[in-house]
Amino acid sequence: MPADPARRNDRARRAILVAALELLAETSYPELTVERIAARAGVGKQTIYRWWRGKGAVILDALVEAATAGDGSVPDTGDVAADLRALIRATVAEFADPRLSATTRAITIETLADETLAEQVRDRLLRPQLDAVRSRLEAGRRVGQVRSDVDLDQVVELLFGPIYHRWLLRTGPLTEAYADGVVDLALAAVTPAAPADGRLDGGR
Amino acid sequence: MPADPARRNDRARRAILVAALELLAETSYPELTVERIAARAGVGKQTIYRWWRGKGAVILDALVEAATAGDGSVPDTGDVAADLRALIRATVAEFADPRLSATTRAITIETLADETLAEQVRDRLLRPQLDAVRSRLEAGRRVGQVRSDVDLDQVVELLFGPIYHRWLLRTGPLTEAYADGVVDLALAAVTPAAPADGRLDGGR
DNA sequence: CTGGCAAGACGATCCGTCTCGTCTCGTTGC
DNA sequence: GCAACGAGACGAGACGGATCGTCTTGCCAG
Repeated sequence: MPADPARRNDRARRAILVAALELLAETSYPELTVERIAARAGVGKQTIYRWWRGKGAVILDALVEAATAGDGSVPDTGDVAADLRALIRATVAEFADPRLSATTRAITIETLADETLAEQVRDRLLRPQLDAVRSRLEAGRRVGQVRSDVDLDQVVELLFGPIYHRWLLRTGPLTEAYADGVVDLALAAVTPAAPADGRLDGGR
Repeated sequence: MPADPARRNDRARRAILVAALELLAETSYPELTVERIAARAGVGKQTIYRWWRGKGAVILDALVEAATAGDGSVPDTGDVAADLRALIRATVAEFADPRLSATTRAITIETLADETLAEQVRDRLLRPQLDAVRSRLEAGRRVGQVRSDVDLDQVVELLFGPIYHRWLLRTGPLTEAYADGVVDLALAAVTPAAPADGRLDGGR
């Protein structure tokens, strides 16, 4: 007896997603319950459980909906260094913003507790964003601004990893200067050996 | 009326920590409740609440106890590249191990939901480990194996960030080859320019 | 007239506090 | 020395409150 999506009330669906995001911004995460979402949305609890597995799935849908709104691709001015600097600055600013940070924190908690949800977060939310950065790096590689002997997925993680690390573990401030530092280090790792002959390190 | 630590029953304390770690390895995290810990440890719930703020604090203490057992310092063979390779391989192996990964996942969840606990995790669990790596990098800097114009804390994050990122978001496998890739990239970022004459890393 | 809807009752579970009666000790008076 | 005392931690579990996820009811739309 799976519910029939054709008969779904879109009004209720949107009200639920909006209510979830609102409550996420107003209250701490443990206080965000399915019952409160239902009450805020003016909806029966069953309407939530009929279409979602729990609050984690609701939040994921809300975030996906919000993320899909924008373009998603990384600007390309022809200068990888400048583009990455702008991108990472924006990313760090997002993590530093209490509002956005709260939603990220919430979905991360769910991710850690529910493997199935984690896969969906990865595929529907993260992959598109990370792939966009990867694409920008590929373009940079084609014009010789990025070494050709590195795994670009690892470079993407080299950029975002430290930021997640600092955000997650609160080991330091998330400032613009920090963002620039991350980019500088990453660029030092992937910029081709400019002088004379190539051949940097010993490789894998 | 804060409890008197002098009268504390160490037998109960250890039983609680052991029970917490055992349950953590056996069941999913939401199923790890204070009641179950108490039951498993053969202890009253109040004995837990008397000394800890909740299950998160219990897990933290258990992890700190386990971590404090070892030395904690990073070996120094004189070769930064080799030492980091061994260290990061071991770290990746830890994150790849389901048993250890489960405890890390649990404490991370608590960290995200409780700011106070997050600070304690950072100061009591993470800082010592990260500082040990930093110290090793400082030693490497003194012998010219690490650039002198980089923030070593950022270099530490450059090493661990990608690993956390991949573990947290499940974006790829945590293999030995991956560990080596992370080290290679980080080394490329922090190895001195080494102009003209030799002096590179080149592995052991 | 089928099926989603809002509303909310329901049993189960866990929370964190509280209340028992027991036990471990350090203190005290002899 | 050495019992009696008493403060406080202990095991056990009752308790009210909150949330979970399911189930029931009646309404409404297609």
